[in-house]
Amino acid sequence: MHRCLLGDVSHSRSARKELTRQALLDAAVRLLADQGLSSLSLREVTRAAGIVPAAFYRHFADIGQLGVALVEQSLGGTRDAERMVRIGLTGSDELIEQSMAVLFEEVRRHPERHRFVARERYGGVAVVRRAIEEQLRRGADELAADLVSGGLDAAAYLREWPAEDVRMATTLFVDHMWQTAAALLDVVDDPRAMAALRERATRQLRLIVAGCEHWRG
Amino acid sequence: MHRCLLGDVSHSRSARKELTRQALLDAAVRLLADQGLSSLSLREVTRAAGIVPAAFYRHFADIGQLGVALVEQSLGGTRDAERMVRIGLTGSDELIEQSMAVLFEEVRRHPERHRFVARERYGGVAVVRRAIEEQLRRGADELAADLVSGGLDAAAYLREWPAEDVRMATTLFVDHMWQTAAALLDVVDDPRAMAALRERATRQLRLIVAGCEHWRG
DNA sequence: AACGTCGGTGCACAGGTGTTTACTGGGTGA
DNA sequence: TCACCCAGTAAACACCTGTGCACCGACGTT
Repeated sequence: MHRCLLGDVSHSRSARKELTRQALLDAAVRLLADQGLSSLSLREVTRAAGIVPAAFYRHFADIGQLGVALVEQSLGGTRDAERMVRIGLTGSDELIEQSMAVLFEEVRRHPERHRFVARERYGGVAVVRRAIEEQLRRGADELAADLVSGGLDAAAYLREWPAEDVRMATTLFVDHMWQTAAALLDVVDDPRAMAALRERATRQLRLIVAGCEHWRG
Repeated sequence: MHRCLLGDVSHSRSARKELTRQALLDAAVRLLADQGLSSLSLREVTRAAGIVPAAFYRHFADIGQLGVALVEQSLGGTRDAERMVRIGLTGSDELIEQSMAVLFEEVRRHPERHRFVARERYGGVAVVRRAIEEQLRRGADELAADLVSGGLDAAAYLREWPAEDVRMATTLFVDHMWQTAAALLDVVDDPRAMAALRERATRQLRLIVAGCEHWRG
């Protein structure tokens, strides 16, 4: 007998499958609020998702694959949002301010997802670690591309940098953004600490940009 | 019957206890090479250390406490080494070069320990996360103190900065060092990738320092 | 209307887990 | 020398784990 996850509304089979797949992801991210992926048990997830353990295998080969799906869902969205906010910017202070705003908003909306990413970036599951590193690399590459060929006047000088130096700088920028996200999670329920962190992180990004402006290869 | 961990050499009781305590820490760090602390089982550790599960409680209340001890052993040593190398330095390039040298040497000597720290910094065990954050905070504070009141001429301008700004900068510096250590672990057996990472990280630190030199509060 | 597909079920298995309990026997201080 | 201490032992406890298997029944196709 099939369990009804969202009432008795009749769905196509593939839609129902997608529904329980998402239920698994949601349940997992909820449970991962206070434990690492490598200690998350398959039974625990299926229990929270409202299905039987063996049914897990209809969606993922193992917990690691579920982790990879979670990474794509979590970082893909934020990466896109960061990219969107960059179009039309002209000043570097604006870039910093807006990027930080998107980051804080994303963490506010999905704290569990970002907690998961922070945990697993150097966590125990190799395949998940790789997936995260890949997403961050793409983030740094996109930033580099936007800065060099985009309309951000204040970054025009980057066009004369060697590509490797640009990547060096954008990697530092993106890494620091994610480190900030990770630190943010520990103070997410203390508005004053959040404001202080945002202020400090913003200044740190300005410091990095100031370094770029006075960089001699 | 007491198991002999290092032959039949007779030791005082407290010395023997210290010996098996260290055996537990060593076994744990070895097992943590490819898993997170939260999925490390007490039985696994005691098996690898050559004692019976119940004897674990003679040394630690639970796996979390063992983790805290591991943090102190791992980060304490590196923090001291970083501090030592700083005495007598005068130039900021020298500071960067020497700090990076110590970092790479420490990671080379104890890759497992640093892998553990990287994993658990945002890992699933709250008490261990706190212990790591505390060590990093002390590292940034010590760097700030050494720069402001030490003999590093190139950093003399920092004496006129507000204390909060100095901490902002040293936190960025220290955070980036540890992020580098974490990244280093993924390429520790590829000399060319190691050299590339070291080059990039050094340039990133120079970029940060350049930012400091042109900082307007 | 008949039939194959396949997401979900229920049950079983062998093995691992943390923790408690009563114990042993060698180092140690009186 | 003798009695205490206490690190380490052995066995048992109840519980949780991943995975295999046969099965069911609604959906979708022909």
